[in-house]
Amino acid sequence: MLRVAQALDTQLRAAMQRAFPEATAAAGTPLDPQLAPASKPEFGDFQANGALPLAKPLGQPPRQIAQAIVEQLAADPAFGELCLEPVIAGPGFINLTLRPECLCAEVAARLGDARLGVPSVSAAAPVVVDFSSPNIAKEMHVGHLRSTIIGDCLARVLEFRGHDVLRLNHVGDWGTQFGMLITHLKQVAPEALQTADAVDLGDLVTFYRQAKARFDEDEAFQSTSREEVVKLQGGDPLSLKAWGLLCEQSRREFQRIYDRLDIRLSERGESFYNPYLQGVVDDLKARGLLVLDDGAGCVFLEGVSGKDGKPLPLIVQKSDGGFNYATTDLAAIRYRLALPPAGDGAGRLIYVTDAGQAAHFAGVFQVARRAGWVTGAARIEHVPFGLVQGEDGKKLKTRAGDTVRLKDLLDEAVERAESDLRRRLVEEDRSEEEAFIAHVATTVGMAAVKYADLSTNRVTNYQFSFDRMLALSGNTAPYLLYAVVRIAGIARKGGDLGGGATGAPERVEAQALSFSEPQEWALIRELLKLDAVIAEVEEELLPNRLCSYLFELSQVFNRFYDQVPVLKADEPARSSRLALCRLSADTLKLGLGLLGIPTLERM
RNA sequence: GGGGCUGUAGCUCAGCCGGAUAGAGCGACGGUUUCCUAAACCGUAGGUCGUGGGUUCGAGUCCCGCCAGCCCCGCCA
Repeated sequence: MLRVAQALDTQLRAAMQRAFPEATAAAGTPLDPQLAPASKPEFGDFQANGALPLAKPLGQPPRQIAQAIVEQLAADPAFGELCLEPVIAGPGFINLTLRPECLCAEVAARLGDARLGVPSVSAAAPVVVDFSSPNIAKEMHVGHLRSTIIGDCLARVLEFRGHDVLRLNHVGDWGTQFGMLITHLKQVAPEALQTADAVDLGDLVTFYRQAKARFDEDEAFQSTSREEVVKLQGGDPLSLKAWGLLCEQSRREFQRIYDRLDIRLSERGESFYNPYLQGVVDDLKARGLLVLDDGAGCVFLEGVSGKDGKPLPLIVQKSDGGFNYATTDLAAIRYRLALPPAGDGAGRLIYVTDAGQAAHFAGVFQVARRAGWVTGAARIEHVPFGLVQGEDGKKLKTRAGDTVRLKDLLDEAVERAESDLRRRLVEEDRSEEEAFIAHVATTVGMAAVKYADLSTNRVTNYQFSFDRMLALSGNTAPYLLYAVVRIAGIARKGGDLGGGATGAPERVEAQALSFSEPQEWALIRELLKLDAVIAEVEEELLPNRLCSYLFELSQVFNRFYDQVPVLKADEPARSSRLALCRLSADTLKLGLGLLGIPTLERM
């Protein structure tokens, strides 16, 4: 309903201008009607709060001001076409209720629109979403869960809005740990370096542990490892081959997780930026930002002071001449913002990492700005998220105290979903194929993990609980999936939902729609909020706003389903209600799809 | 020591640009099934929005102080 809201805003501004020309002139800008969605259903669709702040400057009671605005609105025929008579309430709120014909027209427009009323942006600069970013040769664990799920969701929303999104996996594929890994590989599996094809190195985690154990105990191994790092950085072909093997092995293991979660990513690891690191330091030096301190190349940050009150440095070149993560992050920003062919030409950079890195990114962003790499309207945003905690409120661990592997976490979610389903099948005396059970359990399990993560505000820590996320009622994935299943049930029992199944939207004339029940109107009003919610997520990068909306929509739909018959209704109510069912299903499917959650026909 | 995030019902959490009597869910208690999947729906109870000031027509929301928890603070990412 963004279009309607915009029209109302314009009409309200004009009305205020007509009612208080001198105040408008004094303000220099049009008076703000403070149009907002109604805070409660009984207040209508929108409320304009703009009369209240005018009370003091105008020296009039706010209700009188509201009255003057309402009188001007009444003189505007365009307003009369959209809204019923405005109501002045409380201290001076103007409550606006849309005409039923207007709501029906909006519903009809969405029924004929595959995008459900969400506008598509015209081609703009690409958006980079940097997320997931596991470390090569290590296993993906619960620490990667949130970045991966939240990042994917934000990428989906931006893509749906029509942005050209670069989903970048900034994997940790460079660094000193490769010295020991390559040394170990050369000694344990030299044959892997001879054959042309990548050899299965088996369990990489065990391999990493072995290498680490040797590194900690064996001095000779340590020195060989250090030499190996130098060789690798110097471009030694054999070292590079070993490095490539390790990366390829890791890549395959990561891909298994990404496939299960249905996540698409372009790998562009830290190593990609190696050729650009020296240029970063050179550029900082040329711009007079680089300061040598204790032998390290630093940029001192403005507005951030350390223990002794001196500015805090961002180290971009170590005293041994090597570069570190700050250098890589700066190189990445520079490359991503630089126009092709020198870079990605992005207009917005989004970093989905844990909140603990906030200070690091603030520093890096500041240096990038001062270096002049952030030009024009380019935006760089850190999208922080809190820790995943266990039900005890502490960092999530296994019973043995180890880090939880992502694979195990996903397995358990699916297993629990499956046993829930089997128990219910027995209770309800239903019989289903094994393939059906497996499919439902997998879908529900993955959906539960994703939804639980996305539905909480990402900034706060997130308490992980299989029991809560898989609960069949409440703000959970199963509850939302069930709403979709109920609609599919109506279709199976003879309800023609129109083009939904074939994907081709079927046009419905607004005049053919006829609604009478409050539950229908409540559902309509909820359905029409989609475009505003998507716009909000695109701007604020908060997936939980979309989750809340889908949950509320499901609740409103379930009320409608429970209290208003569809198939047994007489025409034209029956067709009208079927149209609402179809739009509800399409909206839920679209919204869940943007969360990375596929829906089911039966469950 | 400096900086950041968090603190809202028994539990888990929403709360948009400051707007009307602070909302959900779970749990608790009570009810609803001749009818499209009851994985649902309806109702009841439950609050000093950590705390003390300030700003203003109006503060959970903005500003300052304090308390508590977590995180970060020179060559790891």
